Amino acid sequence: MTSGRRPTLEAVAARAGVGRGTVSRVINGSPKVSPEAREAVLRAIDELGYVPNRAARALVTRRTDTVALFVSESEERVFGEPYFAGIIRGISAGLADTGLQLLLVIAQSEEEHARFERYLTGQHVDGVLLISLHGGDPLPRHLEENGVPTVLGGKPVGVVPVSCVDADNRGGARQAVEHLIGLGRRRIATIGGPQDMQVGVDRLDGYHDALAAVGLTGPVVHGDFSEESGERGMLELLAREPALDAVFAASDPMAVGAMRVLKERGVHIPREVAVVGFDDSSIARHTDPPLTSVHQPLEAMGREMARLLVARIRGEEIDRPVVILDTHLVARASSLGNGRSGAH
Amino acid sequence: MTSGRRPTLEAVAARAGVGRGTVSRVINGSPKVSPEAREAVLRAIDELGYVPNRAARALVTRRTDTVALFVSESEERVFGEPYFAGIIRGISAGLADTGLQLLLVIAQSEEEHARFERYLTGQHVDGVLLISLHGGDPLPRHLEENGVPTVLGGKPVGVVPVSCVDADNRGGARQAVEHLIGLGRRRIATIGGPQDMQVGVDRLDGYHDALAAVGLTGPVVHGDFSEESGERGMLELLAREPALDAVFAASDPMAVGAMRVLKERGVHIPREVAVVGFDDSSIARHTDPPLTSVHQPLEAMGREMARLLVARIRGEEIDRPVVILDTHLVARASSLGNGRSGAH
DNA sequence: TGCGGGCGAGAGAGCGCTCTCGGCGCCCCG
DNA sequence: CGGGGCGCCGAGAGCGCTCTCTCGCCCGCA
Repeated sequence: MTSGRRPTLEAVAARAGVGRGTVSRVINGSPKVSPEAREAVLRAIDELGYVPNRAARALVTRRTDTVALFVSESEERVFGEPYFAGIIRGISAGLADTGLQLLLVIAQSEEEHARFERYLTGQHVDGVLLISLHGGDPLPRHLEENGVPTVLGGKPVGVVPVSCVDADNRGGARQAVEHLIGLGRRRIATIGGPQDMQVGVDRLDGYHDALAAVGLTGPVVHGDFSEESGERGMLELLAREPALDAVFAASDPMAVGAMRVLKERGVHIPREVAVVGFDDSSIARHTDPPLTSVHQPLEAMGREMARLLVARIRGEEIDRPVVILDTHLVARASSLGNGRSGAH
Repeated sequence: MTSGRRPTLEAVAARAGVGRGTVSRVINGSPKVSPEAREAVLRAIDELGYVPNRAARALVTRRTDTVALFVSESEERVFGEPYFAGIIRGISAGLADTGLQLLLVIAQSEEEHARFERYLTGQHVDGVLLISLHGGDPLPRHLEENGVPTVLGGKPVGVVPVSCVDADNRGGARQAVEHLIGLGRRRIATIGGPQDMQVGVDRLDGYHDALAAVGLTGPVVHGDFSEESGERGMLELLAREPALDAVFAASDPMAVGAMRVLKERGVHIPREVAVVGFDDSSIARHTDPPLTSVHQPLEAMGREMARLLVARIRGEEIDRPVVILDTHLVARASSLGNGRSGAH
């Protein structure tokens, strides 16, 4: 099988009885090739099992046909739950017929982060996708300054990004709280996410939006999206406002933590306190009772990120640099009556 | 920032007042460089912010310093749950200081599968990691025949692989069933996985091992690892053997499906029927009751895959081509008494 | 003082591709 | 029948690196 070395463009040219240039044109789909020549070249390629050498091509074109998905992993939560898998799958689908390869870069430490920053700015990839950025990370700015197109997954705090895809966190939170209001709840608390992350801010804003619309307010505590912080938050809320009748948690794990505390206290869910989470992670369907949660279109987000990046790499005009995709509420028994869980 | 073009080796050589060869030697850690020259080169590299061009290097060395993680995605389940994330994270960690980059290849269709096979055999990567292979997929054989080192995650059916990392599925299943036996259960059924996958076969073997050791047998049905198939399997088991007192499901989702059926029938878990799953996925902690399950060391498996592949790429002798990592049971309330859930 | 050995450095070739350019034929129009 | 274009093609250069080979220098030994 491995006949010494792989066939080169030269070998294909020789076999097809044409010059290298012609073979190159055929491969790159140039129209300036006669049908006969094209035919001969294609046959030769097929017979030899020729596959172009990417390195050689990259060397001269200064394009690598590779984009990196950069995940900063100091934050454990990223990898948990469907978030990561869903996004990746969308990205992969969005890249599928573009000829671009996906390089997965996971920076597990601070130095690795720095090392990869160097790597990414050093002509090794045509573009970068960033997810789960820490607040104020200068990486996207550095990349853009070095001419590397970058698309963010999730809005960064403060700065307006060149291009970014996010779920409608604010709208989703609003929906969640409106849902609770619609069920007759009036003392609605929230366990918010970290306020140094835009996603935490947005979900809290949505909560306030919905309450303000009907002239309500409610107690607010903050967690870090983890189950433990949900427990702590719930304890604090119960201490502060024993009469609350609903809790909106800015993440599913926090909602799970909150539910645990409520159950331990003998508080019935949803009769006494309704609970809503955010993310519609796989655990939401399996808690007791099943957790009402806000669903994000992860795969679509990934696909959209890929689409934006490809457009930018190709130098096309970007219509909207920031894309916000709709979220929707999945109502389950943790907020609905004791009965069947509905969906959508 | 982007001053026209990135500095080349030539530029570094000029600035350091040496020849290209010397710079190359410094970069590649050759000992045949005088301290002064090395010093000068390093300073020049630093001042210019030089980053070697991988494509140029790959062209001449015929190594790409890239390995691919190939995931065949016809099988939905791969991406779900922690399996994928855990493995990836281990692989990434195992690759971290090898200088190798990780290319993520997700084949979502049959043609993509074929296309990537061509790509991977075509000198674009130094090695390939394969997870979740379909029974009898010829890909690993083709890769090895083309001189591409390949490491499998999970044993393939039939053939003996060159190198492969797997969890001790058989031992884990045995532990699970022994656990049930130890709790006094005697009519232990199983919902097995698909028998065209080695993992399904192994878990079923482990089940039989444990029962045979105490002279028991039990009813067996088969599912496809999905929740629905777990429901179907449970219904069939109940019809066949109404008096059973324990079920070992070969996957967590199947266990969840089984528990749902039992609850609907008003069967108490674990008093009347104990349930054990496999994978210790995140849902296991959140079901009602929490699910006893067999834990696999996903991150260690990923790291081991990376280690094996790197060794093979470097041409080192492989001690054990097939690595089986231990699993352990995490006992929770679905098998233990009604009380607290233990661990480990 | 002369010479050989060894170590460090530089020049040159070439990896496989793309891209530019000049040329060769052919067609069309004058 | 001749000339100008146009369509297609091949030759050549060169992308940035590694690697080999040769050369020069310094040191030690006779």
